[in-house]
Amino acid sequence: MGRPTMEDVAALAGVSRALVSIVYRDAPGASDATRARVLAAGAELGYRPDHRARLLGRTRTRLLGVTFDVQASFHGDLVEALYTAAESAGYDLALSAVAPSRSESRAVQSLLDYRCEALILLGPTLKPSALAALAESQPTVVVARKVRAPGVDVVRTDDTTGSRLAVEHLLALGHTKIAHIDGGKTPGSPERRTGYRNTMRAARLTPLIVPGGPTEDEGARAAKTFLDDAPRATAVTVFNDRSAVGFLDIIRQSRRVPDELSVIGYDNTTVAALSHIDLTTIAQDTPRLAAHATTTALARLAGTPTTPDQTIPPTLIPRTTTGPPR
Amino acid sequence: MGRPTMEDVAALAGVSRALVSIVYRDAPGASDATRARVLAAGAELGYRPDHRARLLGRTRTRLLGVTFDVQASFHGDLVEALYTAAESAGYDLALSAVAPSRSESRAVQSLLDYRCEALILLGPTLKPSALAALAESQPTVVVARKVRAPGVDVVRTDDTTGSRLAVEHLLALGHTKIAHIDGGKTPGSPERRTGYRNTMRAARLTPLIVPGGPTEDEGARAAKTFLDDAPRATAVTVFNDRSAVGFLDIIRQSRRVPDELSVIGYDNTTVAALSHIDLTTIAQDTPRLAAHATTTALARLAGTPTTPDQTIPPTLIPRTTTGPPR
DNA sequence: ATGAAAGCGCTAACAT
DNA sequence: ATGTTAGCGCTTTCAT
Repeated sequence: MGRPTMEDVAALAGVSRALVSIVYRDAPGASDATRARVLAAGAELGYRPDHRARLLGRTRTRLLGVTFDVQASFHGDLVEALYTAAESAGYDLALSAVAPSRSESRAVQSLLDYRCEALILLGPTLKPSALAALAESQPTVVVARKVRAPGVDVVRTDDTTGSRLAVEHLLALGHTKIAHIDGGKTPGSPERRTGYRNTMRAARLTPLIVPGGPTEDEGARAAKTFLDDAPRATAVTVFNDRSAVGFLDIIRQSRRVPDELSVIGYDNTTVAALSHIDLTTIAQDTPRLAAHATTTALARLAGTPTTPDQTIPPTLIPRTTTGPPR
Repeated sequence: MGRPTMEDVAALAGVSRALVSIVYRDAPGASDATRARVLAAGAELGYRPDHRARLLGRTRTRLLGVTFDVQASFHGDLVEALYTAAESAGYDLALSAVAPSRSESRAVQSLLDYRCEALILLGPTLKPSALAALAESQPTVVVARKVRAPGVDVVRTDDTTGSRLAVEHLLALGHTKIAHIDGGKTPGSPERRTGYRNTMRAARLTPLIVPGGPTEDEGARAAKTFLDDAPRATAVTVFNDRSAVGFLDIIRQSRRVPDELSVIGYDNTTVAALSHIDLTTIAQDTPRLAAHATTTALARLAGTPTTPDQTIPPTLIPRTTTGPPR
């Protein structure tokens, strides 16, 4: 009845429970013969250690708590990468979803109840003060959002470099009239705007910034402004993929892409990869973001000093919306 | 040091641990005065019960294990709805993500290690035999996939009805020449095709099925076939939203939507709601799917008989890609 | 290398 | 209504 316990395995293998524990944690202190015998007994019974008991018995839970937005596909990528990063550090992940009907603080609270050793928050919207409060009780690392809060570490993509890569790609193709569709006051927007502007100036070209925003609608609206303000531009860098998709939808009515106009997005979302969109874009390095987040959390736990604001370079994903100017 | 335990709260409130336990589970057996005093003491210390210990102490974990695809936004909706459904039944959720680098069986295994009472698998790809094996040790309910496996309950959307709703919507608008872009051998495709065909026949109209598939590309390709095979059709029901988006991308080059052609998708994905797409579509009822999944799992736990294949009616989401024929 | 025994922080059955 | 006591299934000293 019920699942076999450590006791059952010990009995079958003819050893004490302690030994079974040693074997299953592969800790030192058991002969190879015993190890084999215990494992065989365990396998025969279909034994699997009870994770709850394991957590309770240990001083350290070796659990990393992660909150994520269940709708953001970028968070999906990060979660996947975090599993890998955590595992190689001997940690397990506790997932807690954030959704319209499930607030971030609830999600965090439930992680705390599991006694996670550290918190990794993906794109949190909590106020800096709330984040700082969390950081007082355990290491707290914020991923993909630029915030300054005492004791909180942040790991994010270097958006200034991302914009630079976009512009340099267009320069290399031979473009000189390059406009930027702005992201308004969306997080990341100032950095991306700066990267664009600096790179243009370094190339002794005149920056031209068209107001915009993060949604498809705002991209579509920006397309109309663009046609008025920068009719002679041969290329644009757009704040993000969503906006770029809206922009493309309108712009294609009067321009062939990429023959007459090159367009480059940002984020490398799923929609950018769709074959009928096939948008050149800038990708965030999720494996590195995840690895750094994990490393930072563990460093804090170990009492090692950390870099409170780490920035990871993104990469360019060339697709078919960019090409040489005609 | 460390977080306060039940012992600390008991000491501060001047009662025994058992009373504190009673109060925090709000179980009967404590006077209102005591209850208030304990709660006050707990609040002062910032006490929160240790979830691990709670799990271990209880005979029943009151934990529902959920596997989901971290990339599927539909799964995101379901997870959110499951939180709600589980909570109102006094259960908590344990989430385990499935991703390219994290197999479904791994995800399930980790859930089992937490001693979840039941498993809720979202769109699993495990073989029926594997599912049946799981169902032997605990209630196992499959959501959003039609499978037959002994002991496994499935909860899914009634796709035949979904297609019927789509066709009826078009009939109500006055269309009579309605084609269907097929989904090939994708799960759900036969049901949707049947729903279309039956509804057409019931209206004494001739069904016309154009081969297709679940991706944007296949939708785009189907658009070309459609123009050849059904040039006089005034409306189409497309297998799913992704395919519909590809279809629209091509069809708009020669037809105005909805003036010359009405298009209706299926799934109500995020992309369908995008304002520049604004696709009329069929939505799955995630709250009900979640509620039924939970209810079914709990019924199995209670030993109550269950309906092994439950089907939930979808609803029509009218947007701007459908309108009366000219 | 192996075993005995004391927790981990709760829940739950029982006694008062 | 309140307190006592024995687990839950592990981990972790500490002996042997």
